[in-house]
Amino acid sequence: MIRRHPLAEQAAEELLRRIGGGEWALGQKLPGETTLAAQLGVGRSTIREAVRELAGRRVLESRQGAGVFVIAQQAAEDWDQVLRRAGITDVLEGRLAIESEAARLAASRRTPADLKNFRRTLADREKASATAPDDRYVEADLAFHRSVVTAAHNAVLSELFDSFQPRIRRAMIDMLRLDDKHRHRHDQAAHQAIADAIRDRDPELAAARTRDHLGAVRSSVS
Amino acid sequence: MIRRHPLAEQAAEELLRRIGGGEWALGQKLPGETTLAAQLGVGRSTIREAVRELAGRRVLESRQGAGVFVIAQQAAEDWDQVLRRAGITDVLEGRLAIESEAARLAASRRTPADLKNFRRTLADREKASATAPDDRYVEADLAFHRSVVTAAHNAVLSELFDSFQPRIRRAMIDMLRLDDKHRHRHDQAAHQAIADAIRDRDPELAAARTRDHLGAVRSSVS
DNA sequence: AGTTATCAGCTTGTCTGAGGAGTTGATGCA
DNA sequence: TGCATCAACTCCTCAGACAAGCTGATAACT
Repeated sequence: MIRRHPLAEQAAEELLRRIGGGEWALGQKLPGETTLAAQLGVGRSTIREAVRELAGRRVLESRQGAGVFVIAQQAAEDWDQVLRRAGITDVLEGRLAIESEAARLAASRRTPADLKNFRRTLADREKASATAPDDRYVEADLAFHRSVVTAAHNAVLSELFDSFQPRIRRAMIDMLRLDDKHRHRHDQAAHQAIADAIRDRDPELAAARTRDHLGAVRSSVS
Repeated sequence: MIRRHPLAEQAAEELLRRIGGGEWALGQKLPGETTLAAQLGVGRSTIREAVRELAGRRVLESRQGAGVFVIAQQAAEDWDQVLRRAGITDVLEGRLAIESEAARLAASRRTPADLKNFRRTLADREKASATAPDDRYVEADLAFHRSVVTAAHNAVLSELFDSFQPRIRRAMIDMLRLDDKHRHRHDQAAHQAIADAIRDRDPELAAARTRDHLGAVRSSVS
């Protein structure tokens, strides 16, 4: 018999299916190890490992002497996984949502240090865009966007942006190689959102950004 | 010897510490099970369960015949956990980011079914706000906001909103009991963001919303 | 020399049997 | 009724045995 996955993992998946199927309700106790082992036709230690895996995924919880209990109907879907599976358009729109609000907040909360950081990452980005766009430009651009989010001084938005970063980075690099037309559209949209958010709200920030904007236009024309 | 946690969990924590401490780099192989068991002074099956738990948390990956490998430097921080820990202001600003963008997109993407759903949840919400605000109002309000996000037809924003829901719900209920002044400010901000986003972009959607807005004002005055 | 086959020795995977430790509910007593 | 006791159940841990899979070195072949 050929198996691509270890028995323990298969058992974990099977348990997950049954839990999702409502065989055992939330908070309810599962049958004992020996019973489950007999039901699934595997050894006790295999069941134990399956349970331990689901415990790691916060679906089950085992209490010595009492039993194994369901603490979540299904595995909390990994947020990173959602991002990986989602279409790039959806992801970019999500990023836009975060950055727009972050830029708005940044305009009213930025400290002098934030402004300095903003200018620095902006200069790096401009330097990187002097040559043909490459991985270095992608990193510089991400760092610039991160500096805006940082200036918002909001932990949730920061975490959120960071969780988007890997996906965005990969997409940008891919688009770079394909010289995709979408890149400009989405990239411009993100930059425009930042510009819109800080215009009138923070002249100094806007002024710093405008210089960059001109630089971006210049490089896109060349 | 008194143990609050099973040995296997303790072993998992210890491994996690060592991984985080850089003892084994990303992608690198851990020592064999027997070696680890000797090092930590536990049985082999205990080590196996610890590894299995970390595999469930996507930190380790074991390949039969090859070894156990590090696939993440640390346990991916649970997104729900970030939200729980974050201040309510940060959370509400995050929600505002999501809903603003969602409303903008909804204005251009909503289907007739979305509009119908929008009107329905709006009516429910108004009905609930007729009396003194209670839990039912909170649910109705959340459902209304969800209908806006749904109409954006963006999986990332939808997932994001859902992940915010429990935290927002709890906060709203708490604020309800305290009759907190913040509630109005943030709530109005969220509703205003929706209004701003759809005004001029979707007259029909805006018209449906305006009726609700008047209702909200009326109830807040009474 | 370069390529392929084989294989020894690691690794993880699974099962079993034996106790240890904790929980729970029934039982019996005051 | 209230409480202590305890038996039966649960998970927890260990040890040993063998299966299954991978890897690198060696041998054989072209």
